[in-house]
Amino acid sequence: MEAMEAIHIVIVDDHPMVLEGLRSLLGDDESIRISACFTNATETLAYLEGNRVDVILLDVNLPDINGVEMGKMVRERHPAIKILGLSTYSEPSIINQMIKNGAKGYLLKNATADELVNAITQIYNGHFYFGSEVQKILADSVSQEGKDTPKLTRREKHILQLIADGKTTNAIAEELFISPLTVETHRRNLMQKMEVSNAAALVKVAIEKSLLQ
Amino acid sequence: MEAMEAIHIVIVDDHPMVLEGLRSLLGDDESIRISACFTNATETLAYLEGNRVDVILLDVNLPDINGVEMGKMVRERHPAIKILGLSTYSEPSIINQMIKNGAKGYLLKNATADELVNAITQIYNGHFYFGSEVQKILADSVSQEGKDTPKLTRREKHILQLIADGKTTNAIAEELFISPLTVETHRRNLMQKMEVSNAAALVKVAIEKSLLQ
DNA sequence: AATTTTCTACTGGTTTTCCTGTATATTGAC
DNA sequence: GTCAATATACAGGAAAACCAGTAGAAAATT
Repeated sequence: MEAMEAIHIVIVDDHPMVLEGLRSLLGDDESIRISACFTNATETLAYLEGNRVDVILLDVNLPDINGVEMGKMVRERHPAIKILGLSTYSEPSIINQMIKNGAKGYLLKNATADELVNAITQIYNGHFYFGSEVQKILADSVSQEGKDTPKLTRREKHILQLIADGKTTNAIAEELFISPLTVETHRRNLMQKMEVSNAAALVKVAIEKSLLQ
Repeated sequence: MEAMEAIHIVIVDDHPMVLEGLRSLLGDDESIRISACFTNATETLAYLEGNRVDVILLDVNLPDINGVEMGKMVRERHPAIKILGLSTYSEPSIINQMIKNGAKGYLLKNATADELVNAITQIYNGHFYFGSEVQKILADSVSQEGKDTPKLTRREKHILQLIADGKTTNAIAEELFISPLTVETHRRNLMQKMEVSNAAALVKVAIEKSLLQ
């Protein structure tokens, strides 16, 4: 471990105090070298062109480009660079997106210094790393999603949206150039799938399961 | 400025990296002395009993007690201590609550070191301090709130909730021991106030304006 | 105490939704 | 090409929601 070359990392986060915190937390560790810090995506991408970088600590909330998009771009241009996602409060959907787009790990910002070093080392060596809380969040979301979020067809989602907009069956039928009777069938199927008995409740649970807006 | 005694501050935040960041950002400044750091409310309150503290940097998201509640408690027990609220992304309602409960200032976590020192000094001297972004958020929320969020009466809110639960007019009437005709009147008034023409749309806009859940 | 707001309730309608059951064309997956 | 899933469509009827206008009683505010 002594002779090992340091891992070159770049930190991207628009909060100066988090940046400073990471610098401080990682400062003691010999095996990690903070090459650069940025508060936006554009500058970071520019830096990546001409410098050695092993791992990026990437905040999800950036001022210019969405963290998820940023991750995708990094993976396309520099497949060798490992991405460690970072955020404060984490909706499962965002974490999932980050992973899909190539993030090798994910940490909440309440991570300790140990976790941080551990995560960086692990993903540098080609492994995945997810903080214990993140794992819990992902597990919950997986077990929930399958259970109580029924799959809606494209048409159903569309009609659901129109119902939520306050359109009547007839108005929807006109808009979609189909029979009102067809719209009613969809409506019925929607309520059956979502286990409710009228449009008001339908809209509520749809928003809860983030199928709307 | 040279002979001035340092301001004693305490930092409360459950993110170690933010804590470290604040330590680092404030470390250079002679006029501010970080007396202690905590990651939860309970320990902080205990510490306040026996130590001099001028200013508290208080995160809104704490593991044990809500930041707003925490602020209230601090003000009750130690009215002399100034509170500077801190958070990443800030809904206007939370900032408003913090101010109501006695916070003298509010900063987003993307504040710079300068802003930070400035804020602490200002509120220590009895002034208010709000970061420019916070001011913008508050201004927006004030100008918006009056405009498009109609005031609902207690009864209307209650019935709105029951409608969103999928209950019919008759069911609601039974539950509240009133005539179905009365419920219908409320229903109509709700739709009129929210400028929609059926219950589905009513539920959607109610959730959008966070009058539900 | 006076005034405004909110809650209550009604009449008499029209429109829309919801229920049950059935059935064919179309699309997508294998 | 076959099979399953999806989108389409209908009938007939019951239930619920929506519309327009009115108005007295109870609270809350001033």
